[in-house]
Amino acid sequence: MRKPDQNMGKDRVNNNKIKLRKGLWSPEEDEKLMKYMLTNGQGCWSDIARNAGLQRCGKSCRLRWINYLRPDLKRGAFSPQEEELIIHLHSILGNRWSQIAARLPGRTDNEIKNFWNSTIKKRLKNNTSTSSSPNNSDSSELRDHGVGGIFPVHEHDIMTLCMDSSSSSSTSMQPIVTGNQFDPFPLLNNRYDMTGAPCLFDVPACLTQGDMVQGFYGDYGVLEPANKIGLEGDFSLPPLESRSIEENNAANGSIDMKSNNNHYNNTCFNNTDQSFKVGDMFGLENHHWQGENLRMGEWDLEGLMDNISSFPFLDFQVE
DNA sequence: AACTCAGACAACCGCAGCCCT
DNA sequence: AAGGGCTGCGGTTGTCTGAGT
Repeated sequence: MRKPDQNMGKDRVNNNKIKLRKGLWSPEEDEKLMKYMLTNGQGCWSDIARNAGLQRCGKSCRLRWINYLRPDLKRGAFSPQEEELIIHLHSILGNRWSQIAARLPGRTDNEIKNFWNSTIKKRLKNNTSTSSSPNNSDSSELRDHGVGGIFPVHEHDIMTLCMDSSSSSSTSMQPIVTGNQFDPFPLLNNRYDMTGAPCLFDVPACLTQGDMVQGFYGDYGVLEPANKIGLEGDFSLPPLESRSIEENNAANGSIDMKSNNNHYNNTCFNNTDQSFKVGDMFGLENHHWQGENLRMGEWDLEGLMDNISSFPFLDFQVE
């Protein structure tokens, strides 16, 4: 694990203006942000940075929270199933990492992006260098191969993978609450080994583990204040889009941009002949889905149909 | 043990979109 | 309509780690 910046608290400029810190986050900063988020919930990030006593810009706090501190993050290596799903989603969505991440619970867009650029891209390149024409672009390579090219499609694997927090064999998404100490990363207690600082944060007394796990789920860890976290999980999943929301909106005029952008509505796919709930599809029958129905017309059907032969989620539609 | 280097990952930067005034 | 603030996203860079020599 990296050493955090040792200049913590030392960089204040002469004119009494606090110089915003950059670079790696220290355990102390993490703890401040975590504590603040747990007790106050998500709000204006610049306010959070200020009120939490952090010499960071709001943007940096947001990034840290989303990519590292969110308790619902699934840490550790990507499973083969996750790899398959990423490759497949990328073949449909392209570099829309946030949309891909929205379909891999516990994973962040940054994490997926890094994984793609460092691992999958290379693997695909090696694979295609022996089997395809050299002028294939990344996306065309992927479209050609899809999940079924480099990786065989195992529908069951992908179906069970989606929204299944237990799918990772190496990590657990669930934070551990011991007494009034909260460890968001139960398997990473030693990640501050270099400094010896433990990664345990005080938990507001009103929070139970169940509250936290359910309350933290949602769009990029959108967090309600502790006193607002209810018992119903707020699972969110945006509709698959192979073109922009604006284009979809222009095509049918039926998408609520605000709700789509800020709090992805939970989705029921209502085909004319067949309908199913995402919750059912992903085995989430125990959770409360409260989203609007999404009509098939709101999908980019052309784009989807172009890829549908390799899209296991929608096999039922073409058979 | 020391050095190099590639891989992995965390964080920053710039831009676009939205909202509010 | 214009401008500023904020958020979110994707691309890129910087830094640490571990394997290889």
